[in-house]
Amino acid sequence: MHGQAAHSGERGSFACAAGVRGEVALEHLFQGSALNAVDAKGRVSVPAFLRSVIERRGDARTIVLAKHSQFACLDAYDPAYAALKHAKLERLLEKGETEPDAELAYQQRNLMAFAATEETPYDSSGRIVFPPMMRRKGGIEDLALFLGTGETFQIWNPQTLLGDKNIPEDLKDIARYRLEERGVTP
Amino acid sequence: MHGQAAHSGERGSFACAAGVRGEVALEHLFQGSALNAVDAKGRVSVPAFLRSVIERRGDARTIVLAKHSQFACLDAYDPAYAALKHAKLERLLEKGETEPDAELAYQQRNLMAFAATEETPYDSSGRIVFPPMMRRKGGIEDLALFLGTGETFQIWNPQTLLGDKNIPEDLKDIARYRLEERGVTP
DNA sequence: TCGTTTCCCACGAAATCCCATTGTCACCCA
DNA sequence: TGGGTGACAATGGGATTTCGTGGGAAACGA
Repeated sequence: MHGQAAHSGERGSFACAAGVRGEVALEHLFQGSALNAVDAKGRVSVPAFLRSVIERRGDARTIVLAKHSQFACLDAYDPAYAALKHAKLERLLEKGETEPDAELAYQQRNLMAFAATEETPYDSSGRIVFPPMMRRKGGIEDLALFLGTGETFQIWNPQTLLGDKNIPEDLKDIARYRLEERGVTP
Repeated sequence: MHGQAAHSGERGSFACAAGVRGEVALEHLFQGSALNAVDAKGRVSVPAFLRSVIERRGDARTIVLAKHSQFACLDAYDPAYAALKHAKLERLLEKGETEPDAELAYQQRNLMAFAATEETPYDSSGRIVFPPMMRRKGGIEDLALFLGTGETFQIWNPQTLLGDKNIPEDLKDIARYRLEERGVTP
């Protein structure tokens, strides 16, 4: 258990390669993987190394959950990132404005980005209670696989990930390792 | 013993071949080699001459580990370099977004760059504890061979390197020298 | 009152910190 | 020139804290 929570450490404040055309830069990125249990009450520990990033980005002890736009998993991030995401959408709109469906696409994305999300706080021990709707959308059962992806992190049902054709084999190896580490081989 | 901490020295601060079209440049490069022991707890000293590069690139005392894409070894770098990598991906996405598979390719790369890596801090004496997953992926046992490769550095099981057909003989000589230096000849 | 949800405490394993030791090298000063 | 000596790198072992997790008590809404 405990994945590799430890390695996260508390420091790691590194300068970010920023300055991409006025974009807000993220100084701290989500990285690493862990497999945690979902208990009978629907509680899960958010891995400590992810929490440390959240708390460095802002002072919230909260995560935002959304269905991932492409994968059968959940996308998660901190509240501060939500604002950033909004700015990104704006920029996308400006870029593709010439295209006919641009406005519609923008509205749709905006809905997805904000209406279709749930914000959940984690307690002093770092656990959230999984909102039932999100839990279902992510197909999460009794194990939650956390994957850092830089700006955000993903939460998977490990079995779903293993069955996804679009996931690189090297990444599946990691999922298998985490399962094995926990004694779930079948 | 203590390898050759010395040869590496503390210098090596040279200007980097920078200025690749607005890209963030790395001012300090990893170079040199060392062979260190992995103890029973899985701890290894990161050679001081590599740490000094890490700390000049940013203020982190942390290394990022990943499986090397081609060799049977680990690839390692500092968090600042990871951020740089991320910025590159972002830029690629915005540029080639018109293509249909661009988004998927982006997601896959991001997963590999962040989920398939582990960040581990080194303590005041310069040691990391090898994350078990990475240790296995790199086939690292009780000796770790560090090789600087400029932007990043590699960590090998010396025996694996000696058995790799794609490694130049001159480099194997270095590995042999480090082993001999340490009294491991068989 | 009953069923949830939220909070709090407890435990075991594992990771992190701290101190101690030793060999090398660099430097200094006779 | 050469021996001493101080600093630093690499390594070993023990002590302490943190993390993930389970269970129960208290608060809340219906």
